[in-house]
Amino acid sequence: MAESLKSRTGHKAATLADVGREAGVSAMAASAVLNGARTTARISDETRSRVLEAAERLRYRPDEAARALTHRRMNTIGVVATLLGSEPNLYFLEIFNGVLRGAAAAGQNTTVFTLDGWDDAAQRIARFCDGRIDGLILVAPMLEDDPSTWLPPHTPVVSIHANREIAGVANLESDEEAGAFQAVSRLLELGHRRILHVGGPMGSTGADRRIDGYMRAHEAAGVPLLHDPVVRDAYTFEAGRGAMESWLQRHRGEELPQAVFAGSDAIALGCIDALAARGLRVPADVSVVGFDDTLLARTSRLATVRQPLQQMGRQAAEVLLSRIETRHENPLQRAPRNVVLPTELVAGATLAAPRTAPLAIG
Amino acid sequence: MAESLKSRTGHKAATLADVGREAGVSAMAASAVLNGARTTARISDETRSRVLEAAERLRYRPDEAARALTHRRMNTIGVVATLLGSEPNLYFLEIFNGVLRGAAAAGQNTTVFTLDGWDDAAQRIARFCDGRIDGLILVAPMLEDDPSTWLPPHTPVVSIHANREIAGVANLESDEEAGAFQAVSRLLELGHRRILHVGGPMGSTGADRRIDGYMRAHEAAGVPLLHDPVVRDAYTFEAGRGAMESWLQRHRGEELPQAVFAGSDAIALGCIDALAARGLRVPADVSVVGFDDTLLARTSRLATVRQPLQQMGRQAAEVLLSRIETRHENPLQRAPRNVVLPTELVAGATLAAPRTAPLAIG
DNA sequence: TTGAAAGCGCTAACAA
DNA sequence: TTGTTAGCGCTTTCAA
Repeated sequence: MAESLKSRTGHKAATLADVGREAGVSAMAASAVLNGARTTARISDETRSRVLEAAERLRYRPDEAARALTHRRMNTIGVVATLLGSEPNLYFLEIFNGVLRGAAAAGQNTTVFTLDGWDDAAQRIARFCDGRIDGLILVAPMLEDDPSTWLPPHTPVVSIHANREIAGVANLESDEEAGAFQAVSRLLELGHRRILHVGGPMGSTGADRRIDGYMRAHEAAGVPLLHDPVVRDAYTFEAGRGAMESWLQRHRGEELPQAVFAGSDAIALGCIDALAARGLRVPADVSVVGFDDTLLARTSRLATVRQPLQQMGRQAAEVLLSRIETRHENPLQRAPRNVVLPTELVAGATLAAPRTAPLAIG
Repeated sequence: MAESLKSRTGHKAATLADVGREAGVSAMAASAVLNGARTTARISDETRSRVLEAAERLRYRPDEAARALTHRRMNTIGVVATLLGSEPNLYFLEIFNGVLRGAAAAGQNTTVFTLDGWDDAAQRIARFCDGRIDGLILVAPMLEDDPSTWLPPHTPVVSIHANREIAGVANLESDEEAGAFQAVSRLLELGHRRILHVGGPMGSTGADRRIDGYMRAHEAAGVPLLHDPVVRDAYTFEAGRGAMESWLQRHRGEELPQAVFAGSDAIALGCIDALAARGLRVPADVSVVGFDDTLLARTSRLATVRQPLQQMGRQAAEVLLSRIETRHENPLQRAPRNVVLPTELVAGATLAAPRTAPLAIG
């Protein structure tokens, strides 16, 4: 073990020159043998086997930084996301999962840039991007100002759920309005008439669109909105619980909503928790529908609106990689492209017909 | 917008030489002004401001690959994990979250290497590591063979929950046996006598240790084990559901277990789902305790054993970074170090005293 | 205070 | 078939 430890901690890695010397040939011959599919040079079997042997003996590994420098290609894509608070963000995770798979399928690596908010994005991204990644995926549902001033120039970029249009950047999103419309329409079909929406934060276009769908479903069904129909806060469990509880307090003595349409799965579970704390049962007393179809929904049999997050991540990686391949061609060919993926309602165990006898808020 | 699009897609980024030329000074003067805290050279204010201005005008960004080549430092750490199936792995996510934070706090980036299994690890890791990352974190709860043959030499490595000892690698783990002991002891204190364990897969040291704790708690309390006390499968929701259901089928007509101690939170939720499908209530009919304290536990008020996963990730990054700093010093100073972090039982809503009247399995 | 030169490890083009 | 040369962009001597 001391032996093995030592071999793993020696100071210097072998270079191509070392391998060449060991094999008694030039560094470039070694390069051609070990890394070069690209070169036209033919190498004799004699030389080839000596190089291979020397490389093995020296445990040669190509230095990827050096290769990147000459190839102008790092074989790595970057993903930028905000990581707020200490709670893991499943929305991001699902997307990230897809990006990883898409990148891995093309033999590419993925590096992550996390931001505490978009304020320091300009500096941090700029400092870490150039030359280190070949392209960037922006998971940007909360992006406020135009990033085109600080995005690394000369770097292909694809965004997911961008909150705004970004010059020269392809965007992937899902049809959130339609998903919300579908979910709320289903609730209305089941007979619900008092449907509360506990949505995502101000400044999120996605949250706005879910509200739009919620409204449109009511209009289409000719059902008037509940009084004080929409409350908004962060996309988290805690925020959902807090929002639900304070809505109930605010409307004490009134009739209980028959259903809750939540802006995310985490919010939905928070709402369920707040209801349970008051002894209310889901779906017997109140139906609940979430949004996103993250792992959370699947492990709690939550009815939800599925966005194909993993697929979006994978597709973002694919679009990005194709842009990286063609980056030296005419920029006009890759004008902003906007891909909208479908959403769908996923049945769960939190959906039922409304109670026959309405409940009052205690 | 066409303007901005164009500026983001020009073919070549400005180099230091360009900046120097634009400012009428040498490239190295530009380097000293823009990147050099290291150099002793003094630059006149005149030159400095001209360089700064030129850099601004040309939107100069240092090429990190080139810097890495000269500095022998990429400012990036790698994280290796297996990503089995399509389901996101919250265990990994929590750790990863911590790693990201630890790395970000030190101004470092993180790149992810995912493997479909440890079989292709040797090749993939080797191909992607050298020169591209400064150190590696191995999240290796399922690692089977000795990786020291394929680990990149000259690269500092830290493992988390390594399934085996790895030469020259510091390992972080948590006291899983004690956590399991604590959880099962608590169930016994509550009066439970028939406690089933639905554990993690064969080949996982962590799963073994949880079983050890489960056994020891029974011994310490002088309570005999249930008949057919332990079933094992993957750490997932589906596996938990399946294992629970088939155990129940196998023991049809016998007395229902009073409690289930699960090998992970996902398994626990799967068990709850299988119980619910038979109309059994948690915790009224059966108590359930999970393991890990992932997001899943927190959003479902599952009683669980908390492992400080995020902290482990963060600490792994810190240990790794300190090893990277000292990598050129005497290797003996950084002999394998093993850090064991404490676990603790987290109360939830799935724990109660056993029923007074036992139930039979239907 | 500044510039010229050499080199990090690898590779593409050209000569031998 | 092989070796030489030059250069990717940046930094670090060392000399001016």
